Amino acid sequence: MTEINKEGSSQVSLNGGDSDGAYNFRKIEEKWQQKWKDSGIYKVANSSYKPKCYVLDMFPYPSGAGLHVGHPLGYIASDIYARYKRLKGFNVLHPMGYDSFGLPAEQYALETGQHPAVTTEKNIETFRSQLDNIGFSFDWSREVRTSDPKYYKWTQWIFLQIFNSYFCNTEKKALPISKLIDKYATRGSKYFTAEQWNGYSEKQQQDILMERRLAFIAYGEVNWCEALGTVLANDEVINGVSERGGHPVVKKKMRQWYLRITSYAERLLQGLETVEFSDAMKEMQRNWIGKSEGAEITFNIQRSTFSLQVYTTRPDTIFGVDFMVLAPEHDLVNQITTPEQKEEIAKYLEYTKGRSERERLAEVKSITGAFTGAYAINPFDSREIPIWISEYVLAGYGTGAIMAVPCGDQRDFNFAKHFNIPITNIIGDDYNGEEANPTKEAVLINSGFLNGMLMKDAIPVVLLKIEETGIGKRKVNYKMRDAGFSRQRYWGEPFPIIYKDGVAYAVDEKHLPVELPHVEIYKSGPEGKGPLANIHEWVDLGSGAERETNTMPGYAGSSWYFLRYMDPHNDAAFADKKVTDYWNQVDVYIGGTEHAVGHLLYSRLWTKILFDLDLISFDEPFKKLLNQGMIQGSSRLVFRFIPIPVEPGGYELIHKIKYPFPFIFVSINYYNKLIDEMGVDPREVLNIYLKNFSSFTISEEELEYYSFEVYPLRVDVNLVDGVELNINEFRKWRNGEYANATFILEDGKVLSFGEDLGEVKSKYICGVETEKMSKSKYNTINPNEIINKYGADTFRMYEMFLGPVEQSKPWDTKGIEGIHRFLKKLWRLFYDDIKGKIWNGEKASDAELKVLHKTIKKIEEDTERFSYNTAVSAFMICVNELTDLKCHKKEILEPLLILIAPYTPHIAEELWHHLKGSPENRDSEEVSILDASFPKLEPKYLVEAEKEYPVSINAKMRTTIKISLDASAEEVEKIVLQNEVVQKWMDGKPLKKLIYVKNKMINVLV
RNA sequence: GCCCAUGUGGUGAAAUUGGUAGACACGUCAGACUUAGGAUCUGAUGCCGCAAGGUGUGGGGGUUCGAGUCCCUCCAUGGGCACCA
Repeated sequence: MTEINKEGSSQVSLNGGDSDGAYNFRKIEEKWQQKWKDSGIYKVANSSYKPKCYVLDMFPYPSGAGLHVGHPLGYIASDIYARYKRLKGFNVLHPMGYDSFGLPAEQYALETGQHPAVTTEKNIETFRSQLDNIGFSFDWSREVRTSDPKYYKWTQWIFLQIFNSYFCNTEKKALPISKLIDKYATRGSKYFTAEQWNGYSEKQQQDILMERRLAFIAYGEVNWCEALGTVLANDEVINGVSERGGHPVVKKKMRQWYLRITSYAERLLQGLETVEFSDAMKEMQRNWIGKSEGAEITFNIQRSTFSLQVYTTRPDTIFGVDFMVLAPEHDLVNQITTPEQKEEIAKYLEYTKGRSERERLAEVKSITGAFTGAYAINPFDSREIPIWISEYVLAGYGTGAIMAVPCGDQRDFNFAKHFNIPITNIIGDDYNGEEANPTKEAVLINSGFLNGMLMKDAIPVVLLKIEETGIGKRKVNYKMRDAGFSRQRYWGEPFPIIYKDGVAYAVDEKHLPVELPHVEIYKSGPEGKGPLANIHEWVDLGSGAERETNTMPGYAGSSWYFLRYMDPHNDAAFADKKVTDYWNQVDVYIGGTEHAVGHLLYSRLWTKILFDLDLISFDEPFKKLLNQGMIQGSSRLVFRFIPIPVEPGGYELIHKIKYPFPFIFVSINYYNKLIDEMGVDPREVLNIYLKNFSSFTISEEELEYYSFEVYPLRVDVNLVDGVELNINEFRKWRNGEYANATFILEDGKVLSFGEDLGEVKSKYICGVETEKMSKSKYNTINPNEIINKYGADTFRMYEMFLGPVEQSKPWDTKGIEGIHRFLKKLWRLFYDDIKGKIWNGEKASDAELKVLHKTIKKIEEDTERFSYNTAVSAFMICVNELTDLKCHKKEILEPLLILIAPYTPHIAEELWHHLKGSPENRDSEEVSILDASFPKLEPKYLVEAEKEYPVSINAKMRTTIKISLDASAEEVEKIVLQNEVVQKWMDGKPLKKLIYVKNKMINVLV
């Protein structure tokens, strides 16, 4: 690693330390970051004669672990784009903030007693200082924090708009609930007349309205853990027990808030057509919404007035229905079960209840079910169909009942086989009796009026018949459920809701925000309520009025933050409509795929609702979405010999093994070589090395008790150079836990306690594993470390050079030297180590202009399509070529600096001012490079007169020939056929055909 | 099981429209300058081969004058969803 002096410039790159000629990145970066801050150059106005561009990052949750090198990948990408657009003459909004409500802070408070507000503030400070180091162009005057009362006042306000709206099924949009009330009062509804409505009590009316509100109350199941006294998120529950502590978790019904996102299913689906998201992202959202088209069919039940509705996507298989299956929770179960089957059904219900209480033990899924004794009648051929119940049918999807077609559906088939239900074959030879065949291509048999039809052709025929005869109707179904919108937690937005006589009422707008009260204790309230329920004086408002004690979930604040950035200090509205009209949609949104269905769907929903209520003028928030890949950590492993008892079950042998067993680490390749190539027993290997210990010897006899394993141990990546362990640092690690360790090196040499690597040429080589970057895996890299060594510009450019932004990749610092070298090389176009200033005002040659304009073209194209890794390579090519041309001309260098400024703003700004000011006065207040204009491409410099064509003979590349681009096809043919190499490979055979694609290639066929 | 994405040198990768595969870097090797080099510069570097040449983008097949790119099929890796009717 390069030694760096205190000023942060590379020690050797300069002549006499801090002379004029040095690329002193630390000094430059500090200077410009301060100047940019002082001048407020990143402040952006809400109006301009320039076109607008809104470039947004997904704001971070300020975790205690701070920023690691994975975070900035997306931020750098967006920063480059924002700076580029600014140079291109746009008024660019590029804000940043914090998603500062959330579970980890509350968890931390539970453990340490520190208030989330305090730890959050502290974490934000750390994040901010780390972000500042990288030199982003954020307009910090627009910072938002979701946990700030000034912010969540408007989260609550928007919630109330949602609460006070309903989805009009005719207009397919949200309307104020007052319109619905008017309608009920004047015209009534399907279910009641206006007179009836007006006669209802307040509570009756409110209950009816709750059925239509877009934010509504219902009773939903949560994961309740009695031992922890709290509600757990799904991912905190593993195999029916809590992740922490392993306590049992049961389902518990609780009053919950929901957002009626299902009403928007179709619009959320349609909206995907209008935005630029990746196909993968759109597909994920489509899967989540889960639209399917089919039919809802009514089956009458024999000897009963009840009927059964099923939903199917395959009405063509109606003649193959051999049984029906209801979800155990289905309403009809009790009503249709025959007396003889009552006991069996009751037993099965008992069983499923027990199952649902424990989070189902997923993997082994046995076939279970019970017969109700009742029969349904097939509406087409009047066959009697037994009705079963089984847990594989879910109450929440479709109608909670299915028609089972065993020859076409594997689950139905398994069920039929298991319970010996006869199977009807409706697809002839396409069914083999061994397994179901879900084809749509088979010809139907045993299917009444559908006989002889191809299944896929039969679908519209049977649908028509179903509708004609009134036994059912076409139906579009969505998998998506309404979104749970309340949490039994403390660190979130309180609901602006007050209950009177059990009816939920909105808090008056003028009392917003409902501030989160301070608490000292973060434990859950009684009966699984949130911690807020403990604060009686806050909850109880007297005369039967009580506050809602739930808080909003993490995604509440993040569902609309992009709007607040536009007008962050507005006290009168969440954002002024004139301002949201100006900034409009986010032009580019950059963030990780992990938010594919959560955050992105919810913010799309909120945007659509606000649009419907005429509060904003666009109904999709993000015009273009760019998913950055994950930066994985690269963990380093050392391998420790550990003793294990020789015989299985010989537990007492463990006591005969000497403890503490010394730390012996073996270099991985050497170990593998011993085992693989030489077939050595690891015990023998250890036996050899143990003899080197003076402090720890084992007799031959004792050794009998030992067997050995090599056990991997993660070591802090910062103690490893590439894969070579820094043994001295490692010995100091963790307060010297491994100070006495012995190392068996790559060549088999032993390095014992206290010995220095010194003259020994060998190394200790670590194993490598790529996994998630995480503190507990000792593989996090703090950007500050890289920036201290190489500077922010190098760091920024290196992250972009790693590969395509969208691609996940492991972090690796090898290669960063190349970027640093490049920046020094760029600097040397302006300053020579010995001669000092070498840039000049001479007139540029055509060759130099060609290099410049080639680069302009490439950078412009690549930046527009976010292909930053290739853009970086274009810069390298440009600097290499200018170096070869010995070009130090301002006419070339000045535009080049503008091109590179979005990528490496500090060095660009510094050199820009050198060019602009006189050498004696280089800090003069010239206009910043941030406000320069992007150089204009002059295609005339790129015009080529001739092209070196690749020439193939029989499709095999043999040579290249330079030919003028003006040459006619005949001339080309003549030139090619006269070429010696071509003649050699033609070998006297006659020309069959010559393929000539202008400006591409030539292929000679013989 | 279903859906999506990705497979290219020792490594990160490039090839934007079907047209010279491996740009640009890292690493490695050789050399220059130097008291020194972990600075800088020059050259080499897919694989096999002394060379001529052959071969090569996960495997197999196809379309085409021409395939990393298009089609079929199989395999591997990563991600998402999962008794979804």
